[in-house]
Amino acid sequence: MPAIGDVARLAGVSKSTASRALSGRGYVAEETRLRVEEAAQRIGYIASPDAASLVTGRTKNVGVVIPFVNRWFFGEVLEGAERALLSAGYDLTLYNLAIGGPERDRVFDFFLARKRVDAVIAVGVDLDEREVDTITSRGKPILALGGTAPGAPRLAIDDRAAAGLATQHLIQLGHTRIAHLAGAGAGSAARSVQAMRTAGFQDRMSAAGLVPVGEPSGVIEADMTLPGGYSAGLQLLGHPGARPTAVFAASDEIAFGVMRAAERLGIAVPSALSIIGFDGHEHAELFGLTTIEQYPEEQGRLAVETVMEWLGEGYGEVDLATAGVPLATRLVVRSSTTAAPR
Amino acid sequence: MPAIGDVARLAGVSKSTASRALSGRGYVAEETRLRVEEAAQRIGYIASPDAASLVTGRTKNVGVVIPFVNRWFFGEVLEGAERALLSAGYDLTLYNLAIGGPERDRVFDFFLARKRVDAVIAVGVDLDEREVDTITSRGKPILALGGTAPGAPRLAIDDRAAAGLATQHLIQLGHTRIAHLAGAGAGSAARSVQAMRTAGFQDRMSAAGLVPVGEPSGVIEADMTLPGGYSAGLQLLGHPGARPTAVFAASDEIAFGVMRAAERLGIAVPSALSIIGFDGHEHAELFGLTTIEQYPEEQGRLAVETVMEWLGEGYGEVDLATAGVPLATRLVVRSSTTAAPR
DNA sequence: CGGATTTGTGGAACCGGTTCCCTACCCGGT
DNA sequence: ACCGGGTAGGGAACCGGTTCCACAAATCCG
Repeated sequence: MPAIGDVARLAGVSKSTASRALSGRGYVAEETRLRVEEAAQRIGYIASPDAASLVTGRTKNVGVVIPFVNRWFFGEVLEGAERALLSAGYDLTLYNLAIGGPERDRVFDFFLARKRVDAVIAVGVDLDEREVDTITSRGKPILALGGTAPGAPRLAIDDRAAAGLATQHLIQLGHTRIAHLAGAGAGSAARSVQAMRTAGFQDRMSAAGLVPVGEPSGVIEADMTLPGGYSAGLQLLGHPGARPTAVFAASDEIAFGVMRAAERLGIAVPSALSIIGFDGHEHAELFGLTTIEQYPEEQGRLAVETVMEWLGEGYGEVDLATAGVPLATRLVVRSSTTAAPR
Repeated sequence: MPAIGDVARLAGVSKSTASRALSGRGYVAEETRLRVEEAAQRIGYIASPDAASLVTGRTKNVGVVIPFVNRWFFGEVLEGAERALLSAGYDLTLYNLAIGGPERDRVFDFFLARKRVDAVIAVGVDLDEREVDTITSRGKPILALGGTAPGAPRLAIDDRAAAGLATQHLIQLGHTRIAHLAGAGAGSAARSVQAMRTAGFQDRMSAAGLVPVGEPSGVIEADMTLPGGYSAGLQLLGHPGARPTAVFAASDEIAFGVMRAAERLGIAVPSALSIIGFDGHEHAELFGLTTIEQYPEEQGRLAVETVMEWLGEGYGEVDLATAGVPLATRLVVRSSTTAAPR
């Protein structure tokens, strides 16, 4: 393994000049630079990132904390982030944070606190203050993409407004018997994504003077998956008497499950039941699912871009104001929703 | 940021003793160790992994190269690998390798060649010799999980046999008009997963004296996704005259697409069309899909375990023999396949 | 009881870069 | 002819650990 000293010797310069020539910092004569580069090339020199980050403090590596990789939304975010980091010359270290428990503490205390990342992007996770502090106290900025992180900049869609929009769509179609399938864990963090979507639903319902169909609370929890939506759907639609004419599902995956449940029960969609989802899943078009699109891959890209900006200059001076503008969402109407049956 | 010197001073010992106390290597009196640990605790000391790996050459980090994160199979592998690495105290650096192009070279030459990983796990990718060489020539072992990597140890199911098993299942049910929807790119690498599955299909077909339904070659390519299976399915099933009575799809996602296409065309499954998939997708049960299960999460775990073993002792002495035993698969019969209509 | 281990600790070199500081030259301006 | 600033490049310190070596004290063993 050739080191920079070998390159220097071969090129007939000092280590410092070789370093400057290869990194492009400081004054180096063009001719010298070429000579050094050629020497490096010749002996197959590859700089040790460890040595470099030991002295510079930068690792060219960003940690991404994510609760699932195999939910469509998160997978897209991850792909977007990965692509963006790659082209910025950064590595992406993945921390798959299962819901809670001791594993979670380990990620923060053992992995993230160690210095191998320049910044952390937390996707769809609700962090507590201690967790945020563990990261920031080591001088690493943290960005919350969706989810919440007290005291940290946040990038997110306006879940409450978007959920309101979805609900409004159903109301405008004349539905009055509407149910909401919330993602499980809606109650956990007060300002969590789940809680906000439910709140947006309730906003519009009460504004329209309607009372939700379903469990006492008017909200049914479902696992954020297709099977989760399926079993919640069976339960919701199983009693012919008290059946809603429209459902707002907190995710497209839940919505697909409900569609499947309706099919199983012989309930026609959309004529007997309108369904609207949330996410803009890649299968939504094929299944004709009306949904609120968000653009997770783009969100991942954007998160990286934001972090890169921080890492570029100021550093340490993280601009909390960036958190201002909510990310884009769009209502896309397809064939799973229609006017209420009379 | 306190360094180990600060800990040493506070504990009244030398740097070397502090290092030994904290890492547990070498002789340190129990009483001293406690004193050092307490000092470290008190000032919130966290070791710099950069400094450590600079001297030891180990990074406690494994690179995972994967072509997609948002295909079910790959997502599962990734989750399994991540969990296993986490509990081994290793980081996972993700390289999302889009099919080809300059991006791909960049991953190998720029990212993987640099020393920040102790080993590489390549999932479902076909590497060429140069790529394998870039990694191994730097002393890092590489493991191919599925996919191929000339000269590198490989961990994989027996795709050919498993595809044969799937085909056999259809033949035993009395089907004679059978089509195969292969994953796109089947022709690329001669010994690729796709090619092997197709070969397994053809093995059994010709052994039974049957000729496949479909394009001239008897094999139809589909994108390895639900929409891909859908459009291939529409095409395959669109001509009532030349319709197969059974389909072997190269992945469950394709199979779901075909189911959807059949539904659209009013073809009853399984009475008019039997469908078998491949993977053991988490939705297979809900949709009653007969399939060949493999266990991707387990595969990820296994890959990590193998690599950990290499990293444990010998190092550099990678045992090629490990590659021997194919991973587990299992035929799971559900309601999407039945006896051929007479 | 003396030599051979085993145990415990400190000093210093070292991993491989980056960067600070110092010197030297060249060039333009006065 | 002298001075100042821009350009080039060398020497050495430094980042923060780990490890080799030397040495001392404690322990063992016949």
